Amino acid sequence: MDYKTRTRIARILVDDAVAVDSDVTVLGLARTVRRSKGVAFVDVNDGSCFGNLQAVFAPPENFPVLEKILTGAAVRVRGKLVRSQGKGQEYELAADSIDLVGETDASYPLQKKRHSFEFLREIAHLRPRTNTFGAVNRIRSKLSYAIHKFYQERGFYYIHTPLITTSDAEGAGDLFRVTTLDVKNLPMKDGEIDWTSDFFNDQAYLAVSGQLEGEALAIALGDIYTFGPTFRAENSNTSRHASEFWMIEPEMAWAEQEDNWDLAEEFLKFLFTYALEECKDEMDFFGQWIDKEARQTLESVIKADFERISYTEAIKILEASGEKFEYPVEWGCNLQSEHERYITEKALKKPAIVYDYPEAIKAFYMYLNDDGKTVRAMDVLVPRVGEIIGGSQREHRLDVLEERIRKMNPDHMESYSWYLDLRRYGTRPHAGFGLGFERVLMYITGMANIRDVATFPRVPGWAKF
RNA sequence: UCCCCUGUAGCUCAGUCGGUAGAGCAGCUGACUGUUAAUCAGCGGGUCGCUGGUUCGAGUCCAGCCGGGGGAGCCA
Repeated sequence: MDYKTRTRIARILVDDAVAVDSDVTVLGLARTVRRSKGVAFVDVNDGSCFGNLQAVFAPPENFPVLEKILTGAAVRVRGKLVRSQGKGQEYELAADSIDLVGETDASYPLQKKRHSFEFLREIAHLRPRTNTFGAVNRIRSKLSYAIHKFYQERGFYYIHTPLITTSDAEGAGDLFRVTTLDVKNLPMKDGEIDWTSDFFNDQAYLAVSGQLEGEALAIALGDIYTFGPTFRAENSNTSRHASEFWMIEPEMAWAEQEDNWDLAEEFLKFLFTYALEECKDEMDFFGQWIDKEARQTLESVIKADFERISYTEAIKILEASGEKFEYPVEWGCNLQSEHERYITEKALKKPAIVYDYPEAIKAFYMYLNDDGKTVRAMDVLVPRVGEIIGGSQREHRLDVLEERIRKMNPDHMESYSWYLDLRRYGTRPHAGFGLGFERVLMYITGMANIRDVATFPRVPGWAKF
């Protein structure tokens, strides 16, 4: 059968690039089939866009295969593109022929009605065929492109950092172990597991961040970014956490924390603008079915100047708020979700960049301020999702960094020797941050659960498909 | 990991006071000249998450376990 002769439905419905009366062939899945005595309709979706193309069959008895076409069947339809005689669509296909390429049966789980997201998660291999998950996956693709576009246009290099690491103390959560040892028969030495006989002659893990390696490349290439998968073995059971997710980590050599703030703000605004302008159909869909305020939320962020406040100022706002928080507020404490939400949703009513956190609650690699009490960390908070970006200006002074490691991770001095080399040879101020891709997608689409913006989500207790 | 909610047909759900299982959709059969979650008539479809307990009798009450969801912590 010839599959090369084909018109993507997006060419017809989105680009409006196919002339009426053209002969077209579409390949796709039958979404619904409606038959009556004189006329039958098959809505075909080929995944190229949100919309279905309605194929019209008259009279149906000339197309006996229609009786075998159920929702979900793969079909090829050939016919003439015409203006629709019915209401509800501009074009339709006056069909000359239809081939049933891949049949389906009554057990096909997807029906012509709304399914719960919980049910669809159990059939993650079929859910991309639905309107919602088709839109999610298309917007995921388009925003991936937008990320590259943003950085490439600004002279950042896309670099790849390792997914396997032997460094277990990057300070960003629990790690998945990578091993080829027989777990039922572990090699022992002096009563301990002998890791030197493992594949890498050492204990190995899946990386929780590419930041440290990213710094090495930034110092060589100037400005870089990573965009790839990352892994956290935290037992986090929330709608915002996944065990495997994609992260964007830009790193700028020759940069201090103000540059970091500017980049973060510009980056988010670029992505939101891109979604609104380049993903119109998907955004209309999300606005109608998922989150009525999706578009408005993005527009307000694009227009807002992000409020830049120090941690100390944030604490003052919280203390003066009169709110009763479950976790009491005092200088030195971690900002809890409820605190972050109050700041961005109630006090400021716009995105906030909070910086200069107490050194005791942040990672060792962050630049120590002259006050000796705070580091140049930054969290970007947005209404509804909370923390969407975390980053910092890095500590580039060798002696200060050594002291910080000695104080916070004394057992790992040895494994950071290469990282200290970056300060030993040609050091300079540099800064960067991490943005969780799925969290951006949640924010843009209004989808409430990270399991529904990841294509095949991995969370504690679930790694199917 | 902690707190709360929840589990009934393929899907979405109802099931009152403890009295022996229901609807819509999907599927099948038929009707219908333009439908669009098509409509109309009919038919088939159940280990009520699992195990145990209370009771003459449990979908319903109790306990434990398992699954799912929401929130918290950790974070992106």
